[in-house]
Amino acid sequence: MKLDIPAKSDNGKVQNLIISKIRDLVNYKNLEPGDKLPSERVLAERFGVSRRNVREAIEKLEFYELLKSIPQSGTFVANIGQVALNGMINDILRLKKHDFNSLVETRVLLELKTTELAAKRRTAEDLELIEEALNSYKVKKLNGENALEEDLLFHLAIARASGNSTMNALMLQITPKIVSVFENNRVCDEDEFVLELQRHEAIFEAIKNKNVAKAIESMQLHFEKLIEFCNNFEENLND
Amino acid sequence: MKLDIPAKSDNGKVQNLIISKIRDLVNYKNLEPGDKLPSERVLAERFGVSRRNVREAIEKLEFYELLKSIPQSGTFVANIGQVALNGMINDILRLKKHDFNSLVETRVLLELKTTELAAKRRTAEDLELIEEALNSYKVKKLNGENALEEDLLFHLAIARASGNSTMNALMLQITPKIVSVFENNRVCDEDEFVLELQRHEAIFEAIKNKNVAKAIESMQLHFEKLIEFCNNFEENLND
DNA sequence: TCAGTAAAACTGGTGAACCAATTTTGCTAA
DNA sequence: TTAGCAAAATTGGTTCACCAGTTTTACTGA
Repeated sequence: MKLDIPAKSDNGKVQNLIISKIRDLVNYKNLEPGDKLPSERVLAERFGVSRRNVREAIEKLEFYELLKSIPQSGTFVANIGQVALNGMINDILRLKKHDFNSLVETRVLLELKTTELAAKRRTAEDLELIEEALNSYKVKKLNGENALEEDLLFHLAIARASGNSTMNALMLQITPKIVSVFENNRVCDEDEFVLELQRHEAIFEAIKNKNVAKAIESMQLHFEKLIEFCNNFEENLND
Repeated sequence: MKLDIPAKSDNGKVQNLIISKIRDLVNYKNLEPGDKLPSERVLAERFGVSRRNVREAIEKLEFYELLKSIPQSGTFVANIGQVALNGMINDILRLKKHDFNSLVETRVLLELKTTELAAKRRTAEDLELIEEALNSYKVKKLNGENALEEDLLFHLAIARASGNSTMNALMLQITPKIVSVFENNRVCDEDEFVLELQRHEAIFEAIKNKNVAKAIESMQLHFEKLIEFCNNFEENLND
């Protein structure tokens, strides 16, 4: 079953077109924070698109907190000025698909921080959950099975323990995108699997002992292999 | 016009309920990567909810790349195993609203990195755009006006110049959430506005000269005021 | 028995009609 | 002239039926 089909054809295109038209409207009408946009029906007719497309465009801008829809009332410009709104919409329209290097670079950055914060702030309950995840990982590894998923959950447990809801959320966004690449390019670490195990345990111990420096150091060691893999991966890309 | 009304009432609740039911279904049916979920209509009937709610739940899981909908074919489990999928869905359901401290902490982390990367990688075009943003900021400031929005765009221009599409995207997600707090608690820096201006210029100069260390240092200085403000903000919260 | 194929059933996506709540309008009465 | 208020219009949200492909089914003919 192929899952990498683009799908949704040009839906993204028409949605972005509507977003840019909403931007133009905000500029033309000089809409400020709290001002009301025309109704979805009016926008749909004015832009010559279906109301559903308008709704989807608005929902996307709501995700970035640039607009706010209120049930039986209307859609409003959020608490952000015209200049910033303009610039942000342009940035959003310019956004391109995450490339693998960016993803890994971001993951390393985020995870070194969540590890540091987890070592500082973890509660007893956090620690229990991390240990659980570590044990699942160990069991799989010792059986000689692929423990990629358990590894992922171990890292997410640390992110949770960081006490930073934003980083936790961002980790959830980017990790699955990375995992799927790994699934496709199965990393074989049969020989050095003991080493990997030790590194996981070192991270856990450091967090347990609230040893911040040691936690960061251990996570850094753990990432070295990942970064090495990525460099090889980069070289193998021919497109 | 009040914009902080919860709205959508319990829509989030029913959506999360459906997500948890999809999780249970995947477990019960032992669905693996590439396996097909029942159709939206079937799920809607089985869960006793409308098809739209099912679609929204699926769309949310698609955002995290846990599911993949293919137009006239079906919805499939993405390239991730049952164990990871289970853990990730639980984490997603557990996600809570971003608190202000987490947002700022994350912004500082991300932006120190984008600044570093921008100093390393910025192209001539990137530099031009950053300078443009800086100039807009200067004009506003020198007129004694509030330049919060221009400041935001300056930082986003740096994020763009980092050459890291993921960090750029994440910055777009979190900055507006921070800005709205600042709009509400207007920071007055009338007296030290010259200092602020100098810091912005220092950041720009460092990126221009590809002086990585200086860029990071300048951005750190710039953040000191932000962090100070946040600490005060924290103290002023009484709820 | 089985390959070939055409039709029927099913799929996610889409547009029109409907809903409940809000907002505006315009009449009434003081 | 204006405050009060009810009816009508308008709003975002929701439901339902339909669309254009895909997938399965079932029949045909060798």
